[in-house]
Amino acid sequence: MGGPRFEPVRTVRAYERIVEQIEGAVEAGSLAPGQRLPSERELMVQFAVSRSTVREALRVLQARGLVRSRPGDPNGAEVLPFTPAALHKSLTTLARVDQLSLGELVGFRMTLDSAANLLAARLRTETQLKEMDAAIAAMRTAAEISYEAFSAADVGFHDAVARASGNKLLQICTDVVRSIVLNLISEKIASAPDRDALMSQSIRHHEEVLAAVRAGDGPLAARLSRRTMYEYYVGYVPAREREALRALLD
Amino acid sequence: MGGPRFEPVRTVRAYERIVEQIEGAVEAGSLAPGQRLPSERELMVQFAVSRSTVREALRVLQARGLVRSRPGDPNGAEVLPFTPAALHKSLTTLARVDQLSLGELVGFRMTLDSAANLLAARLRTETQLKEMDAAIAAMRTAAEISYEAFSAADVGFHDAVARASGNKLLQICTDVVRSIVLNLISEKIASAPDRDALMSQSIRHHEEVLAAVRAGDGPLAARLSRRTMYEYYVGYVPAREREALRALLD
DNA sequence: GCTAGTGCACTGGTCTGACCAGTAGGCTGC
DNA sequence: GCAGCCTACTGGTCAGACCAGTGCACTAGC
Repeated sequence: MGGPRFEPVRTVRAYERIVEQIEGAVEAGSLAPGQRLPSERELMVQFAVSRSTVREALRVLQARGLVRSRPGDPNGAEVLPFTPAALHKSLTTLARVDQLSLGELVGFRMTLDSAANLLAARLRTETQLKEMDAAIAAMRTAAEISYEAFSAADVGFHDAVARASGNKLLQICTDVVRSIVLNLISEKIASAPDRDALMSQSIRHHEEVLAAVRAGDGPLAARLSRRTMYEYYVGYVPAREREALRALLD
Repeated sequence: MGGPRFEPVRTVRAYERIVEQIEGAVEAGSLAPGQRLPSERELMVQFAVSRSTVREALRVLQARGLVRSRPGDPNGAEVLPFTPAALHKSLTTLARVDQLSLGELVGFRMTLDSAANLLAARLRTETQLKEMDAAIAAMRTAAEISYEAFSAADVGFHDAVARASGNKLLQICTDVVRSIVLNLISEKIASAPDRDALMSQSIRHHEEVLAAVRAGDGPLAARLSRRTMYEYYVGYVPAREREALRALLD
């Protein structure tokens, strides 16, 4: 029975093959950030396709954040150092299209931030502690100026903690999710009547978190950071979603 | 003083404007999943551009996972329900290009899975508990067959927990990160000499986690799930990264 | 000799028009 | 009534063209 076993062939579009090749070269490191691709006209010779096909491939690579092209540039497209821009884009789309609720986003942020604090308490260096000190000091002065300045300084603190966690993935994801959350509700907070009280309470909470990180007490830092974030955002989360956030608290 | 204040104009490429318009329509919901876009030739009339421009825009939208086109389809491109495929792609690229270590990935997974268990213990329904029961039963029978079957059943359990957490973002991210981790080391585990012991130990641990979820003890379920994952993967994580994982344990 | 300005050669962005291989659905012949 | 063909579409690809930018070599003026 049975002659040769044939497999279904998947028709692969020409531009996809080009994307694969260039993407592979970037991931393998043979095409390092800062290097230039050949020009589109050169690529169409190398790949033996038309310029439209080359361009469609470049569009895909650009959408993935791997390359950038600039009109008039005598060199070809530039290979970019990886940035989470594509990650950010797809998460933002997810949040909008799939209608992620604020509760889900805040809950996720509490989880990530808490883990970052847990790790940072164990792994932080003296330099990183100084950065966190500086960030809280910046929050204190910024609170006198505007909510926007305060928010920026607050970001600085959380980012310092995330860096100190030593986990790049954690750092990138906290960054992405944070900016989505801030985008969603920054204007609400900015116009909140109890804004000043919220800010000064937040500063006190951050100081407690930092003290726990400095003391090397990871579980405490993690618990305090969750509480800090909960109290800062809970007023903007619909009541029916608050139970899930409270479940994360301790 | 004086004179009108001019703003720098950013040149916007035609295809980007098209992407923005279509993307906006999808995010606003006026273009629902399953609906069809007009054909490329129709779009070039509506947008008053050439077909190349339309196609480049469609390539970007396709790379972002918003639409899909099929040659020969008498309808135009199909608007897709959002899938985390784009998220997956960018995270995979991040892992490869930015050289995320296995330790970072496992640590991240421990964090997410732990949070999912914490929430699931509080929010799970009876139906969801039954799904978890079934998943563990499947793990037990699959362990007799092959590692691949076991791994698939294991995924089923974690996915059931993530669903029960009620946090879609958590669910999607656990899914994405898990598949990256499995991609990295599944063949190592499959050929591990103590594979059978690892599987049966893993089953026992999963049963303990499920018991805690059933009892509604979130913190316990979270702690046990972290430990389960730690013990399952620690053998494959370089020694210098293990400290960070241990810091997550309790 | 050195600098400021001018071309030029090249880039990417866009357009036009064409061909091909698929697909779906209507039409025809049985 | 149904099987099979035909046609009018689709997306994928190609070829060639034009334009507005950019960087660099060259040149004219100091």
